[in-house]
Parts: sequence; C-alpha cells; structure tokens
Amino acid sequence: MIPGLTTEAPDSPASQAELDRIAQNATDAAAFLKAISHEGRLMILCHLATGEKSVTELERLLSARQAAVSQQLSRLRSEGLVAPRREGKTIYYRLTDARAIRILDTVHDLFCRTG
Amino acid sequence: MIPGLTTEAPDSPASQAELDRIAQNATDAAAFLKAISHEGRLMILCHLATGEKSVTELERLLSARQAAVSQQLSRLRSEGLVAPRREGKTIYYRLTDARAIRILDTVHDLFCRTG
DNA sequence: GGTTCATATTCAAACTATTTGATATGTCGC
DNA sequence: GCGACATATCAAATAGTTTGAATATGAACC
Repeated sequence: MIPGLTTEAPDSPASQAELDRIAQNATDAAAFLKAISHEGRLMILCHLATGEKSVTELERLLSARQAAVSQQLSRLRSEGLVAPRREGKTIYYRLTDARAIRILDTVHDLFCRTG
Repeated sequence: MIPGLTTEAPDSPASQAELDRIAQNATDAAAFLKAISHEGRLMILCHLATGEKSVTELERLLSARQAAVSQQLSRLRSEGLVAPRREGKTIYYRLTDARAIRILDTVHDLFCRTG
C-alpha cells in the first residue's frame, strides 16, 4: 500500500479534498515522468550517471545527431534535471536532480539486471 | 553511480555491444515509463494500490468519463500492469506488476510527502 | 428475446512531441 | 576580424498520443 499518494485510510470513501490533492500530485509526477520517458533522454541521464559528459560525447554514445541531442538536453535542462558547465568550446553536462537519480536507480534495478 | 544500466567500468570507452545493450534497456524502460506517465493512468494505479476497484468507482475517483477510464485501463492492461476480474456485471481491476508497484512507491516518496 | 446496466472498442479530430535541416551563437587561435 | 569547431535554436515536416462521440459486447433480470 502507498499511503499519502492515495487516501490516508485505505478504501475509505475519499473526500473531494483528498481526491484533489491526489490529482495534483499525479499531475506533478506525470510531468516529471514524461520528461524521462524517452529513449534518448533516459540514455542521456543514464550516461550522465557515470559522470559528466560533453555534448559531442553524448552524440557518439547515443548514435544521435547534434541537434537532437541538444534539444533533449534543452528539455532536461528546463526540467532542472541536468546542468551545463562550459570549458572552452565544449560544454559538459551533469545530473542535478536528486529525484532523477532516485528514479534512475529504481529503473536500473527493474530493467538492467542482466544477471 | 548506476552500474549495469550504463557501463560496468565507469567512464571507460564503451564498446558498441555495451552501448547496444544500454539502448535496448532504455527502449524497454522508456516504454514502461510512458505507460505510467499520464495523469489519469497514474491516478488509476495509485487508487488500485489501495485495493481492487471497479471501473465505475474509478470514474468517480478520477472525475473522468467512462470511455476515457476504460481506454486508459485498456492501455494499462496491454502493458500488463493491471488485470480485470469479472463479478456479474461489474469488472474489478487490480495491480499485477511488481515493477509498477516499485516505481509507484518511489514516485510516492518523491511527490507525495505532504509533511 | 428484450431491456437495462457496466464496460469495451472504434475511428476520426485535436493535440503534443520528435526529428530534421538550416541557421545562429559563442569560443578559440591566428 | 576570420575560419574552424562546439553547441543551441528555429521552423517545417512527421510521428505519436489523447479525447470524444458513437457503437458494440456481455451479464442479469423479466
């Protein structure tokens, strides 16, 4: 059971206030999950989990084009999940969001246990 | 750090085989995350976390229309996240996927700690 | 069999997201 | 300032998702 995301007392007739709170939490959580529910963005996050990477490195790691990677980074930036650091011509990205790291960790457990 | 989702040795020059495996895991995980990255579906899962619910109950809990709820359930069914049980005219749904429960639990921690 | 209630399916319209190619910005070294 | 490189942005084309109205199925009761 998951108290709090749902009602405090399981299966009690939920009040409208409770339902509204659940709906608000669901909206926030869905927005966050949408940001990471994309093959390319998930791969970026996952590569960044091993340390900072430049955009060029990410292009190679994902076999994706410059503009696509840059736009996905832009989305992740605007959600506050990653941050850039400039060093001369190149720009390095790193993870910045503790929630992203937690979810990534859970997702890894569920999908990447190769045995 | 998240070993396995990424490379075994952090920041070592990843082989193409490793990159392919990461891409495959990312595709699977993204498909799963997309299934739950929707306000309505997330709310359904979250209500089911407190126990079985009929479609009519869900309609009321989400303040959503019959067809919409039924379609979201259909999507969740096809992803194997929920299962129906018929009892006379009404159909009860329940959670069936351990992964969904794990993610839901993490999401709850991150978005529903009201304090 | 016909009616009613509960749920599912279908299909098209509306919307949102993604990719691509072209172009822009910023930094460096000359 | 110019050329080269790294990254970002924009607009058009494309692809994918969600909603809504209408219709279909299936069980129960008469």
